[in-house]
Amino acid sequence: MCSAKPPPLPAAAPPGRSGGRVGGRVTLRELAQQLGVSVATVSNAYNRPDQLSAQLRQRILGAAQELGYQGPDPLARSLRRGRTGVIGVVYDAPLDYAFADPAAALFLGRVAHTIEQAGLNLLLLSSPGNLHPDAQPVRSASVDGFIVYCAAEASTLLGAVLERRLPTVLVDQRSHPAAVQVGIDDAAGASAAARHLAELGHRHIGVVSLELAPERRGGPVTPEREAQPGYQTTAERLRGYRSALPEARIYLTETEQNIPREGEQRAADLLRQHPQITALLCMSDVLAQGALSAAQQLGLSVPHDLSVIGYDDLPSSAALNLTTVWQPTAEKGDQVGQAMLHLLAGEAAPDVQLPTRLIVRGTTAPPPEQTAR
Amino acid sequence: MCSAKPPPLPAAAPPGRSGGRVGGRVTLRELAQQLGVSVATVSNAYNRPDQLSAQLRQRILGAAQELGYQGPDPLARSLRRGRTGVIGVVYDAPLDYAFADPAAALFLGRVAHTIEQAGLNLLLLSSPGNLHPDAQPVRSASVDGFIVYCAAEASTLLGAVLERRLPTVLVDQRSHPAAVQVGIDDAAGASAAARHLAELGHRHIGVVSLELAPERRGGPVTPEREAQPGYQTTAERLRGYRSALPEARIYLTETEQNIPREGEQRAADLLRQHPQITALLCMSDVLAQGALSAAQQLGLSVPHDLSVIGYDDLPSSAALNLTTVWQPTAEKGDQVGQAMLHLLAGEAAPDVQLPTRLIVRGTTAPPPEQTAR
DNA sequence: ATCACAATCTGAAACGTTTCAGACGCCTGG
DNA sequence: CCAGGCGTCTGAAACGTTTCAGATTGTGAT
Repeated sequence: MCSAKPPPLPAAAPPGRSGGRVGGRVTLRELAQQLGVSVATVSNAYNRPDQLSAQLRQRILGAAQELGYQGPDPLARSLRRGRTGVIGVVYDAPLDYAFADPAAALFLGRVAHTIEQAGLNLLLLSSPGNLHPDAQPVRSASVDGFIVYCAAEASTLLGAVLERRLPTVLVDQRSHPAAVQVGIDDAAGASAAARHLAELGHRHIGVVSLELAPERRGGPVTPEREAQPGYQTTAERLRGYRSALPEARIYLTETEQNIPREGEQRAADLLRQHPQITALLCMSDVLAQGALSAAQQLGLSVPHDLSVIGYDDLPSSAALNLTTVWQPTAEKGDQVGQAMLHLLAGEAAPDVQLPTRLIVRGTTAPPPEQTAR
Repeated sequence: MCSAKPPPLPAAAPPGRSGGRVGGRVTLRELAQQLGVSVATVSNAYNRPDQLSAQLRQRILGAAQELGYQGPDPLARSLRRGRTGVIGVVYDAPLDYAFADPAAALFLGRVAHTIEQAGLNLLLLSSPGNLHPDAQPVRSASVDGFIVYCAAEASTLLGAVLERRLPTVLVDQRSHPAAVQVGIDDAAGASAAARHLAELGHRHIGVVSLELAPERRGGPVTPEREAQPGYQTTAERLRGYRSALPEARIYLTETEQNIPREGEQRAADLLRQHPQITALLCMSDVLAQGALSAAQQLGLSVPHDLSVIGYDDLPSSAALNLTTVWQPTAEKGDQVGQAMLHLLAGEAAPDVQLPTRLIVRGTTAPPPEQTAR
């Protein structure tokens, strides 16, 4: 079934079956003993080459090679030094979801890229709440700091993170005295989008919302649910929409996941139930993409019969000619990384609020007639 | 610029400014001393509740709360216990690239999901080779095992990983005696795709390849480059293509990154330079997507003037009606996770080779005329 | 009353480093 | 000839746990 085993790679130093013990790891102390030098000196050979003669250093490194010593144990080193070189990224949803969202992927990629420069790495701490209701992973993670990407306000996760009292950066969240906040002007972007529709003459507007609160519930939204504190991003965008549409009638539906299929389904339901809707405000481009499918499926031509606006301005949205709200996703990642580096250096870092901008493309137009259809 | 700071969240236990020292962390030993019990007992209160009376345990936990003791330090615990609960994922390219590839994202999401069940987390160890030529991150990562996702055969990274002698799973790579290999039948899938084209009557076929080797180089491929060992996946797919097309003329071009824009550009170049080409074999759906754009841009109708086949069968490809080679990306992630769990449990895990399957959709058809156009 | 046994708690040895405060020679400048 | 300084190297104290092998009780069975 498998391809035959090829000859071993040029690979890694020979299995050191010469001197080294079979199973046990060689320790720094043993190496020192073998050589008849102090452990401090061996440690210095690795960490402070200027503290010993080049000659002795070579001898030590040589013997290490010989005995199969891999270099100082990272864990022990971290314990002693008091830092791990790892930043925890906490994410509220299952990781497969995180990776599936292009905006999240882009953002995380940039964060990783930034902190990588400083020799740090990212530890993914997703916590599908049901699996670890006590936020165990957050409590027991060996990290130097946390980046909280997408946790609801009341989340156990958020509480557990703050309890650790480590350098913490909150992304797209309410700002908090014990952490740095980096976000975008969600409400302003949403307002701009909604205003654009209002100016075009739309009066019956559907809103395809992201999750309002952690308990999954799709479909029409009750006022109680809208009022309850949940995801900051969703709440702000919704606020932005509403504030710019004092005159319009708003039809609000909630999706359970930020994926095209959800957007399609919810948008279709909404449009079927309220045929008077002439425009859709979607809280993400991913949802908007689904909404476009829904329109097609219902035989509505965009933008003639139906206007659609997204949020995020994903790279792929330009090709779709989607009118949307741009946000500096990549820069947000950079800023988060920078903020973390500052915190780790002991410096203060200010909260950051990045701008958003409406990008008008081809999916918006005046409603079909002056009166609702 | 920022929204005003809202009142603090319901949040985390009060800053414990009562008893606890200001800056310093409270240690287990201190807590024990305060209570007049031994450190062993405090440790047991956290790790083995059955080893002490419920009453004393409550007293300890209460005092911990009081003094602001966060629970056993994860680092010290890991050192003592000999395991960290972290699996390193090593990726050959910058992370923003990793996240940007939908197939990679899906795969990683599933890996994460699987190992999460066992209380493990993923540490992202991307290593743009130029930044850490010595694979420092791999050498100094505190992990219990490695998953190598996308490293070239001769990669320093791969060598460094194997040197650590930790449980290791190689993905889409040549199998190696010191590690478990999980992959797909790349060549078979590629053959099937190529055979499909041959049977349709295509004789001049363009191949839009993924990277052949780590040194980025786009465009036409020299035989030397094709011969040099590089990425297993690319090599296998290419082998599959060639083996099924003994009669056809193959025009090979290489992309520098697995993104649509690259696919578009390279495909357009190829088609302009060799107008006799009637079909394109793309090594990923992402590239195929770009190729479709290129065709449109050149005024070629698909599949009438040009056939296009992808690889991966991304979720989005069905909507594009793209003929492609399906691979069990999600299952691959599961298998990798499982293999790792087995290795960590001390059990052996066999190499795994998953099947691929050609999915014929609407982007393939016979070439325009019997003779090349 | 005695013995074995469970329940509860403790002392001390790891785990594998880093780093601080010297110690020891040797050289240089005065 | 001495003070001071530099270049090398070392001893020992952390770092904050877990865990093994008991010690000390109380309890029920014999």
